[in-house]
This record gives sequence, structure tokens and C-alpha cells, in this order.
Amino acid sequence: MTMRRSPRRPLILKRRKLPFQQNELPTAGSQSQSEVSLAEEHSSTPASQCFLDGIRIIDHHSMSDTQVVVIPKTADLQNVIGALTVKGKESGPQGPNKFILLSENGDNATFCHPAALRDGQTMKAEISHNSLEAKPPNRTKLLNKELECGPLDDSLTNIHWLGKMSTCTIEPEPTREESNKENPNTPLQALQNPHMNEEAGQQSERPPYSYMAMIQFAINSRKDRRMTLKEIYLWIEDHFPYFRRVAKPGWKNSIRHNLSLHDMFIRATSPDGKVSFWTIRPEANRCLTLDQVYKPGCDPMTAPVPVPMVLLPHEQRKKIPEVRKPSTCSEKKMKPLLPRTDSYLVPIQLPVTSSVYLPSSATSLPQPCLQQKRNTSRGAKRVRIAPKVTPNDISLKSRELKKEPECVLTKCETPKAALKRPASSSRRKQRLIHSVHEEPVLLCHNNTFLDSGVASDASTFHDVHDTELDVQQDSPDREFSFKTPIKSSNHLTSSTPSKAPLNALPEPWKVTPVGKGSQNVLDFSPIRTPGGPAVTPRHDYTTFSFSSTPFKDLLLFSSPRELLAAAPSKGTGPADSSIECLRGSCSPELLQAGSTTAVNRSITEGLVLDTLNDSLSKILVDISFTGLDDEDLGIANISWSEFIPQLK
Amino acid sequence: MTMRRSPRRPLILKRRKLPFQQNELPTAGSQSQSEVSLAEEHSSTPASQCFLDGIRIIDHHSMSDTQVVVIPKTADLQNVIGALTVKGKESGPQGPNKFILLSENGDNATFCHPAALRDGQTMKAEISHNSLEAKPPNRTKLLNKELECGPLDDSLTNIHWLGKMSTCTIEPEPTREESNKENPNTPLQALQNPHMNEEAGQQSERPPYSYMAMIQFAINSRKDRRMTLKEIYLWIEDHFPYFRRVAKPGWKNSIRHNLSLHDMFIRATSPDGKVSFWTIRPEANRCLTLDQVYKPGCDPMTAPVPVPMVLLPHEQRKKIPEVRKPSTCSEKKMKPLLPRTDSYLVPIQLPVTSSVYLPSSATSLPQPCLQQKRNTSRGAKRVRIAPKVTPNDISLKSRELKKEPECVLTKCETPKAALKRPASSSRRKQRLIHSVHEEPVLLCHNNTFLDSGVASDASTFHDVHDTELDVQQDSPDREFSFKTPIKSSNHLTSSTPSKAPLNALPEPWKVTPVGKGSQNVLDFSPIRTPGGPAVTPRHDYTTFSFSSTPFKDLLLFSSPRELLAAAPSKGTGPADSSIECLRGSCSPELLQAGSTTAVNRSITEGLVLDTLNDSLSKILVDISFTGLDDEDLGIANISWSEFIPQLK
DNA sequence: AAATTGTTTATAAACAGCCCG
DNA sequence: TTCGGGCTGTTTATAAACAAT
Repeated sequence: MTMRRSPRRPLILKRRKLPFQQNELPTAGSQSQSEVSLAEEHSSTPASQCFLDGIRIIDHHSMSDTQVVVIPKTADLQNVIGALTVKGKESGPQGPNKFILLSENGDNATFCHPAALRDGQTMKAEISHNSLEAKPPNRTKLLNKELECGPLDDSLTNIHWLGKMSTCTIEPEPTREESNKENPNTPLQALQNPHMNEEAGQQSERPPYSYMAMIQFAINSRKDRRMTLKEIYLWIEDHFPYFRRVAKPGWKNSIRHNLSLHDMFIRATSPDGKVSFWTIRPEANRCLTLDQVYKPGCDPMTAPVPVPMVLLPHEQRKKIPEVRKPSTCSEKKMKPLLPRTDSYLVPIQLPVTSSVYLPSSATSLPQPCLQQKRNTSRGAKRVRIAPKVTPNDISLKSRELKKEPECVLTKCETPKAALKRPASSSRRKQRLIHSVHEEPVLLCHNNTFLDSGVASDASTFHDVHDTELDVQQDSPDREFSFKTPIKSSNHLTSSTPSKAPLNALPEPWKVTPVGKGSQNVLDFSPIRTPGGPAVTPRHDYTTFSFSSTPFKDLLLFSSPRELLAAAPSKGTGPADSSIECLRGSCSPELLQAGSTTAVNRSITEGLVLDTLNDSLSKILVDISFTGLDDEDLGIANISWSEFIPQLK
Repeated sequence: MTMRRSPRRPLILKRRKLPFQQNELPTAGSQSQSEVSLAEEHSSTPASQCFLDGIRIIDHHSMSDTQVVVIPKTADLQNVIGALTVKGKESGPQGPNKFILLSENGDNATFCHPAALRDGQTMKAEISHNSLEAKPPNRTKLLNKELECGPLDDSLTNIHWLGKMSTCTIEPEPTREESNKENPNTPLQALQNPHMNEEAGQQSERPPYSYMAMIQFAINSRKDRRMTLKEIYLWIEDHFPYFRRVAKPGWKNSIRHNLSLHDMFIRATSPDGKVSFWTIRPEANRCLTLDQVYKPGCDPMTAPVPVPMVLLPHEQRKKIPEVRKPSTCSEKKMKPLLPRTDSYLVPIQLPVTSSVYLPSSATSLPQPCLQQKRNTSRGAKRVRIAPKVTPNDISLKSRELKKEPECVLTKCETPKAALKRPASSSRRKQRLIHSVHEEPVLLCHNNTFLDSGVASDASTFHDVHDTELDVQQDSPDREFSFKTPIKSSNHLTSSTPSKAPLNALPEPWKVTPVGKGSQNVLDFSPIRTPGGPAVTPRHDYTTFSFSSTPFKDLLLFSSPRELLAAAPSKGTGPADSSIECLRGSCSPELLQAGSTTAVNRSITEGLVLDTLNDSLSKILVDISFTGLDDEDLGIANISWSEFIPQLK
């Protein structure tokens, strides 16, 4: 049908580069407005940690190896297990290994975010007064206990786009209550509405979310955070009528494809094996819901975002600076709240005012760093494609900024010293490996093995590290150029098939590399555990108190101390233990599963983080399998030169 | 151009189901022919293991915690490190942790497969007499030391399809020697040859390999097993002129896409940071090369395969049984040597005669298990979609076959007993989780953590395990039916967009579930380490001598003992230690990286295994992060009922 | 400024397992 | 009962949009 034009992903999902401010503004909250309200409550009881269903894990007051697990009566066993798993992994080998499990009677779960508790305990009452979820009230109880997880906070909802949603979803077909069937109404408006700009156009625009995001929205809307495929379909159809009306039926294929592709989605089978649910890997789930991604009443394009990110002292985030080429009118209203920031590079985020996001296209960089036309600086570069460096530059420039000891190691030309682990980013792929030091592992000591969270964790940041290094080293020196002749083929030239190889670029500006020496790429993006909604602040930093390695400077920040200073409290006390974790003492799971305790991040980061999140596991596998850090290994560390003098 | 027909993946890559013989034939080599020759030499020195560049790791004759590493002078340091890494991980925490590194002078590397050593030592001389590699002699030295890795064995080459390749690749353009440019000749034959069936059609058929496979071929053809993107392009163009002639330029996009998508491919940057190479994760690399995938002179469709698989006593593998609907004449000559066997399920394989593969479409199942028309039994099912079970059936049927303790546990309804780890397959995704026992981890004991190869490993097979279980439990009992009405939409109905929803199936047979009780799904597919070419037999089984857990029955086989008995030697002595590894004592990396020592497998398995391989890491991450086996944990095991009586 | 390299999303499609009528 | 079809799930291919170099 329809000529099968080449599948076009929604333009809104286009990646754009949100440059990080790379000047040394300690800034943090320059033109702060007022949006801090969101999730800034509940900073008490630092040794407590909330999980799904309101399960809390508290340090025992006296025994360091023991923790108390408070389990609400309504909690699922699986959530208990999940929480314990997360906690256990988070705590690592040195962490407490005994748990005292207590049943919780009522609603004294004051440790957790109220929304999270509500989610677990009074969820069923939630549905009715949840007008902001914008979900058509029909089909609220599709299955037995699969209730919609209410919005965490009313202030979170009342969203522009959702508002349109709510109106439109109710109107089209009110008769879908009992019919749990799949596409009950696709026949109707399907074809007569191909342009979706007219009467129903507004409501049927393509949502600005990726399939992966929508699936997360759907799954996280459930109390137990699992959904069958069919329910995911329905949820998406309910909340995004585009898919019910105008989308081709292939969108379900895409949903399935995404479920299969991303290993953040895992399939679980009910105990009786009857149904299979799709869940989100708990360590990867940051519990994004649809109502979280919009700030109440804010225009996503211009309004500030609830909880902006911090922990990047110099990096200033801007919302999409340009007007986003106002063509394709269907996009104008579907502004994504979570535009891809800076090529998926997501900094750690602390609760600050929302204004750190530059409002809109108006504000350029506060510190103009010589942009050309687009005010994007080449700040945080994430995808680095074989940066050019010469050894000279390395030694020369490597101490420009931080002068970390590891920097030198990484770039060291002598193979012996180069026993670093291959770099890996927190992206899905793109873990750069410096081929000199391919597999540094030498040790087989007892539990330094897979357990070597140290090495694995460090490698997670290795990429950043490299980034900074490579940024500094930039000299034109290449042995063989990749220059390929223009390939005067009469059949398509570009290896990337593109619709218009003709230069029809509306905005011809380009960015010049600026001040490469002062780039602060923050690569760390800890992953939130499903301990209640994302706005829940984390109080418990005690799980990061590892003893393994001495504290090392975070390579991620131009000045880690500065970073710490800039971090606006809310658990700054244990912060450096968490940073230590970042650097070199956490196990991979800790990074993955245990980052619940990390600095509070904005929910709006979630979607972006999800990408990282989904990827992190893959990279961490590699880390686990490919390399262990040669340092921090303790006993099993073997000196290479001792054994291979001829290899020196 | 060309109307942009919807991208059509090569039909040859279609998955087909190669049913496993599930009857109890101890068989192993029923109608054995003669193809054992390939890699069956060098069964001496069982404690030696070869790695890249001819590096060998040998057990020390007296000290159990020590191994001797023999390093040829030509070996790269990185390969040394890689080998040690692999070996170390393979050995696991209990393995030797001391290495004596010896430099090897000449060619006394008798432990390794000759081809492997040749690869590492006399490689440069290899290129010239390597007519079988079918690589046009021009452009043999593209870069400094990137020499083509010669064919492992002359008997491996001389391939049907490759023969065509060699003739055609030389002919088209002899003038590409100096021009390292990218598409020097695409202009010429590009468009006038769109149907590729005529004069140059034969040589320009689409190769039956996936992009992932071809990239592996390319990278592994290099001595150092790394290639730049451009070299990958060139290699593929040289060896598969289809891409130079008829393919749309988008194929390069696909190459890049595959490189990014599969995390088996990692990008490494040269020490000076100038170039970035693409490499294959060493643990994931089974060193497949193009010349390995064809048996000398065998018709891939009908001829037996060099080293068939074993370790599945009852499962009988057939080559693609059907004639593969001889339409689309371009496919007829491009028979894939490695058809997708049984939905990517790859069993362990032992060196037996090739006849275990059923020759062709002629032979049905040796033990007719009531097939309908197609002789496919529902034997090894890999993708299981929420089979229905009733609790009654569980208890009733769960002991039908094996009566493993874990089976009962897995299906147990009481949450306490259900502390199993979520099931996970060795596919890319599809790790089934039984939601009751979501995160069984409770322990935080010292090195049982990420190090818990036991649990992780076990979980790798959990899926199979579940498969068997679920097979037994099959009763119609469902609470909510997913039945969706026929969706009388006038716009496309099927959620999976398909070209012909009209039932134009040439073969209308369907398979009936047969003898569900006697299914033997072998889910284990150890991954080969880059220790020389895949044909190299592995002698070293000592690394599997773990002490952790008592031997447990392999859930994978209906009778593990039988399986062991059926395994035709070649290291059967340590075989059960390896099986023990399979079951519950290996660390994930051992599965992943250390399976070098596992039973010898056919090179032809490689492509299929690659898929698993690429996936395994992802799954194993999940395993590492999500669950640890509650049994085999030793000290850290915590009784749930002890702590949560109220959850009982 | 343009081409190359790399990442990610979208869509189509083939196919397998499972269920149901 | 079997069979066919629909749903679910996995994987590959292709196009495309970007980003970074």
C-alpha cells in the first residue's frame, strides 16, 4: 500500500546535538527559575533506600554486614527479591550479606517517596482521580491486577501534549471497553486519514517518542511494571492515537522488534507459564512514565525542564536551540520533552532549578565560545571516530586539564605500561579499544574475576577518559588517508542512502572546533533502579562505601573536586564514595543495578539515559569478559615485564 | 532509484527450522561417511591450548596453579594479553593464577594446529600460495602489516562457490592496485547489471552470508584480526563482487550498521590514535574465515558437513531438508553452508562423521516421530512464547522426563522454592524470566558475586530447561485470552507487514507437536576463542577442572550419561568436567571466553554460533546482573523462608 | 564544505513457536 | 484430531537521520 515510501522515522526523533557548555562556569544554576519543587522532598534517613512496591532496605544500626528490609504487605515477592538483588549487587562483595526482613503493616513507609508508595499501596484508588494520566477511563482494568500506575505527582502531569491526548483518545471510539481485541478500529479511520493534519490531525500526530520510550511508558504505567505485548499495544494506542489511526499496522511489528532488540526489555513468564510479560530489566528501569516527561504546562520546547542536570559544573545544557525547522507541521505540536541531548551523552544530574536548560532558541551559550551560526560547541562529544593523535601531542597535551595518572597510562606507547583495559563508553556500542593494550587481564585470583567490579567499572569511564584525552590531542598526522575518490558512479553515490543527496540543507551552518582543551565530557550516567518513580530522591549512599580502591580522581570532570563542590548537596556527604565507585571500585552491577544511590537525576533525563542504560549492560558485559583493570587488582596482579622481557 | 522496493534480505538467509532428532538413538554417527578428516589431527598434548599468533598456554607439569605460556617471537603483545585474558577467565577463580611466559624461537610450535601457527609465524609467505582464498592478488598489502591470513588448510578451500569467486574477482577490474579509494569501479557495471543473472550474474550473486558473517570473514582474514572500515568494504567487494557490482551503495551503510549494532564488533584505536580498527571481541571471535565455511568440494546443500555435531545423542541434525523452493534463480548457486539450524539453536558438537547431518530433503527422521509432511519435529524449540500451563500439569508432568531437582523448583508455585534465576537463553534476547522468582540473589558473600560463574552459567541453560518443562506442561488454561478479532481493517491487517498475506504457500504442511515429553533441547553452545582457526582441535580440557559444585545432571539432555557415552571421545576424559561446567560451575566468561577447551566443534557451526555468541554476552550480562543461582552458591546461600515467613 | 565513519531509530520482512478455532 | 491462521518473538536487511571526524 501507499507506495511503501521508505520508512521514515519521526523527525522529532532526530538526534541533535545539544552542546555542553565547556567554559568553566561553575554555574550550575545560572538563570534559575523555580522548578525545583518536583522531587526535592524527603532528604531524610540517608541509610534507607526504596525499591519497588515500597520495599525499603535500611542499614542495620549496629551491624555493618546486616541490613533491614522492610516489606510492605502489598509487595510482590518478586519485587522483594528484586530489591534484595539490586541491593546486594549494589553493596558488592564487601557489602552486607545479611538481611533482616520485616513485614510492614500499614502506610508508615515514610522513607519512600509518597508517589512510589502510593504506587505500591494505594494504587487502585489512584486511577480514578488521575485525570492527568490522560488515559481514557475505559479499559482501565484490562487484567486482574494490572492497574495503571498513577502519576507520581500531580504537578507532573497536566501536560500540553497529553492534554490533547486525553481529549482525542476519548472521542474516537468509546466502545472499546470490553473488546480486548487488538485493532478493533483500525479499519475505520485508517485510510481516510492519511494526512492527519485536518480534523483529527492534531491528536493523531506521531508522538515524539521512540518505540523504546513508549514501551517503557507503557510498562511502567503498570504497578507491577510488566505488560503483555497486547497490553503494550493497547496502551500505546490509547495514549497515542496516532498508532490507532494513521500508523500502518507495521508499527506493531516495530514494537515487537524493539522488545526483542533492546535487552532492557526482558520477557518474563508468569509463574504458571500461561502468559509472558514484558518487563524492564530492573537495573535498567528508570521508571519513566508518560506523565513524567512533561513539565506541567510547560511547552517542552521553550519552558524549562523540571529537574535539570548538574554535576557538570561547566556544562550548560540548552534545550534545542533552534526552532527546529518549523516545516512538517505535524511536528510542531509534538515537541519532544527529551530531545536527544548532545548525542546521547548524559551527564549526571542533581536537583537544581530547571533553568539550566536554556529556554529555547533564544539563548545562545552563556559563554560564547565562538560558535559559527549554530551555537553548538563541540563540547561533549560522544561518538568519537578515531581521533587523531600523535604521541607527542599526547605527552604534551595530556596534562592540560586534569593530569590524571591514568591518562598518561592510557596513551602510553610502551606496551607494558599500556595494560589498561579497552575503553568502553556507556553507549550501546562504541567502546573504543586502544589496540595496544587489548586484554590486560593476567590474574586469575579468586574473586577478582568476574567480580572485579573495579576494573569493569573503571572501564566504563574509560571512554570518557579517552575522550578528554583525545580532545586534547589533535594534530593532523595520518599515514594513509581514507580519502576515497568521489566514486563517480551513476548509481547512488553515498553509502548512506539518503533521500536528497542534493544539498537542500536549510541551515548550512557548521560548527568549528573550539577550545578543545577545555572539554568536560561527563560520561557517567548511573542507572536508576526501579525504586519508585524517578523523582524519588535517593538517600542511601551507604551502599557505596566500598573499601577496595583508593579514591581516584574522576576522569570525567575537568576537576572532580570542582564537580563535587558544584554538586548541590542532597547527599553530598557520601558523594565522594559514590564517585569513588564511579572511578574504580564498583562492580559492574553496581554501576548498573546499584546506582540507585547516585545523585538524583532529572526524570527528563530518563529517556536519554535509557539509551545509555540499555547499552550499559552490553558494554559492561564486555568489560566483564574482556578486561580487568590491571591496577586495583591486588594480589592477582602480575607484572608483565617480569615475565616477558622480550616483549618489552 | 529502482523504485526502492522494500529492502529484501537475501532469501538464503531465511531461517529455517532444522529439527533435532529427539529419539533416543545413541546414534552419534549413524550413516557416517568419511569427512572426519578436517580437523581431527593433533589430539596429543591435551593440556595445551592455542591462541592467536600461535601463543600456547600449557599446564605446568607439576604446579597446578601455574601455566606456561609459549609466545612466538612474532606474536603481538596484545594477542599475548588476549590469550592470557581468555585463559585466565576460562580457568576461573580456581584456576591457575600464575603464568610462566616463554619466548618461542622457531617453529617448534607443535602443539597448535599447523595452520594456526602458520598464521602466526609464516604468514607472510602464505599469501602467495594461497590460491584458495580466492582473493585477487592485487591489493594484498593494503596497509603495513595487514596481511591476509592464509587459509588454515588447503583441504578447507577449493570451494565451489569460492571458485566462482576467484575467477570473477580477478576479471572485472585489474586496476585497483594502487587506488586504495573506496568505490573505484562502482560506476561501471553498476546499473547495467541489475538482474545479475546473465553474463556476470553467476559471480555477482548475493552471497549467502549475513553482513555480520561477512564482516567476520573480512576481519578474520587479517593476521591481526582487525580492519578498518574501508578495508572491510574492500575485502567484501573483493570476495563478493555482488557488492561491487549490483548491490546498492546502501550496503555500506548496512556494514556500518552491523558493526555498530553487534557488540561482537568492537572498535579499537591504534596506539597513536590515528586509525580505528574494527576488531572482533576476542571471546566472541571464533575466527571464521570465508574458506572455512565450505567443505572442499562439497555442495553445501547436499554434501555432508565436515565436522558434524554431537553431544546430542538423540538430536539428529539435518541439512536443509527442502529444496528451498528453487525460484529466484540467483539463490540456487549461493547455497549457504551454514543455514540457520533449528532456529539458531546450536548444540555442542564433537568430531564425528559428517553423516549426522541428514543429506538432504530425502531422509526424513530416522525415528519417525509422526511428522506430517515436513520432517521437522518440534524438537529443539528455541523461541517459546508463553506456553500455557496449569499448576496441576506442572506437578503432574514435571517429573515426566528427567526429574531434575531444578525443574521442580522452577515450576514450583510457592515463591520460596521458586528462587531460581530467571531463565535466559543464549540467544540475543529472549531470556525468559519466571516472574515469581525474579531476582534470586540474596547473597553478598565475597566472591560469589559477579564471580558466580556457577549461577550465571546455569542460567544460560535455564532456558532450555524451561523449554523442556514447558513442553511437558501443556494444558489449555488461560485467564484472559489474547484473542483479537480479525481486525477487519481495510488497511493492512497483519501487524507484521508482509508482502503476500494471501496464502500462497507452496507447501501447506504444518508440524504437529510430537512427543513433547521426549524433547532434548541442547542449548549449550560454547564459544570458540580466537585460538587459531576454528578447525584447530582443542586439547586442553584441564581448564574446566573446577571444583566448585558437585556434578549435576545436565538438564539439557534427556540423559546426560547417555550423552556422555555417546560423545565420541576426543577428549571425553575431561568431558564431564566440561559438562559440569555447562551445568553449574563455570563462570559466565568461561562460557563465553573459555569454551575454547570445550568439545571440538565444526567450523561450519561458526556462523550459527556467532549469532549466539554475539548474543551470549548480552545475556550473560543479565545473568551477572540479575541473578545468581540459589544453589551452587555455597556459603552465601540464604534461605528465604528463614527470613520471610510472612511471604510464605 | 564535503566525505567518511559511527550510532541509532524506523520499517519491512522472513520465520519460528505457540495457541485457538 | 488435525490444520490453518493469528499472535508472539527473533533476527536480518535496508533506509535514514545525525554526529563526529
